[in-house]
Amino acid sequence: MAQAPVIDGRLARGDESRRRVLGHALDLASTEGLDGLSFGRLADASRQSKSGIATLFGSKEGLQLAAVAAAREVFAASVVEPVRATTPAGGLARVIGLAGAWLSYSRRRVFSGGCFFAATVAEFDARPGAVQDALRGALDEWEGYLSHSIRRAMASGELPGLDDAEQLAFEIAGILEAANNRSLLRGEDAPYERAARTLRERFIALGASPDAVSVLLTR
Amino acid sequence: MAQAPVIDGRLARGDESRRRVLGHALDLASTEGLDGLSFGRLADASRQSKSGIATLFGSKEGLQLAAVAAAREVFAASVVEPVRATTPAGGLARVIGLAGAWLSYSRRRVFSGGCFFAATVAEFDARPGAVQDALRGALDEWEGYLSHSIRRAMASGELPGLDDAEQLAFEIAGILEAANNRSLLRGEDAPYERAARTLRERFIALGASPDAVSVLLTR
DNA sequence: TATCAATACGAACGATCGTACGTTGAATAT
DNA sequence: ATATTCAACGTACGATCGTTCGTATTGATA
Repeated sequence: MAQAPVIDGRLARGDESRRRVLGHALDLASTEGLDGLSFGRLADASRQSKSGIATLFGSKEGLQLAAVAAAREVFAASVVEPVRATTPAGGLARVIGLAGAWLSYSRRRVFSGGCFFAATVAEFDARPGAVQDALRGALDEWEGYLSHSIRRAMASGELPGLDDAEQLAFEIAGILEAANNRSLLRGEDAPYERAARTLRERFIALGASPDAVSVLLTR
Repeated sequence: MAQAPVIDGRLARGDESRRRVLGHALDLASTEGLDGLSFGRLADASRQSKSGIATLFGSKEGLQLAAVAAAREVFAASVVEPVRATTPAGGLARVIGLAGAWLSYSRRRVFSGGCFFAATVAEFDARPGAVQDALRGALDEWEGYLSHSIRRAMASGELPGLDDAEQLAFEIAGILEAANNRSLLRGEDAPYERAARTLRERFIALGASPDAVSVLLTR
């Protein structure tokens, strides 16, 4: 099962190059969209030849798919994993932690153009294809995990006022994205506090304790 | 004050051409984005020469700004004006009507790529310039009208549980956009019912009567 | 050693892009 | 009647795009 401990030096070099190029690609795509990505611009940004980058990713769609996969990892490392490490499984604290971590992720501009997926999903909303499928997969994973966490919190009796986990997940995701969009468009911080207030009051209405929702304020 | 009744035939012809080209431009932009607009593609779609279209709009940015202005009119005619015509000013019915009309506007695919502004605002979120300014202006107008309607409903005592009109406007707009995005990405109708349920329960929690919110269900 | 595979490059391709120029024809103004 | 204005066109420009090809280089394999 274990891979050979000795790694092919050529593949390792290629992976390193891909990683480096994708670093530029993620910021570029979050501000200009996945269509704004081009081999030429990435070549300028990463001090590598245009054809070298084309070789690494095969095609433009290959580059876009690699960017989506890389963004997925950044998102997981920035939002999901920290919450998994600091909150108990099966509790409401995890749900609230996820919402708070998402706000922080957007607010800190982990991607310079705000949430990578908010930008790119809107771009490929109405364009079927492999890229759309990958984006939908990423969104399904995130909302699925959110729904799952809500369901477990319901099972432990921490959300007595709720009867539909997906419904709450829909509401949370919508409010989070609204904060991201408005903060970007207006260059303000206020939307994050609006979102935090909305979610705080919603959680409290569903039976959460006031101090449990305080984490939504943190940056 | 009145314009001369005799209209310049040349200008009239140009306006007619602009109108016709913009018809194609709006659908194109709602699916492919304002960057996806190009003189060449519009020329193919509208049976007109590329340079003729370039003359009509001056530059690509001019075309994009004209598209935003045209979309604004379509939005006003599809959402705001019908509600103004059928609901009393100053009442909660107008607020609920606006939300319901927005859901219908997105659901009916007045623009083939869903809400024009949801698509293009995400595209120009992180790109300052005249186009972003125009989009922000359109969004300000919509949310301003929504907030204003909420404020008047509050003043008439129909939302006893609410203390901040902008807060509710933020929530409503976020839920509406979430429904639009998810319906487009998944090709489903369900998100609209989720949004309607969310808003219905929210309005009722704020003191609205159950049958006042039933309009959110209509298509 | 020789063979193969993968990265990386330069160069070139056809296509499309945004823009500019000059011209034509029709409508208006003088 | 002449001049002017504007829509509309054909053409051409430089730039950028995605992709392909041939080649050199490096590392793994036989």
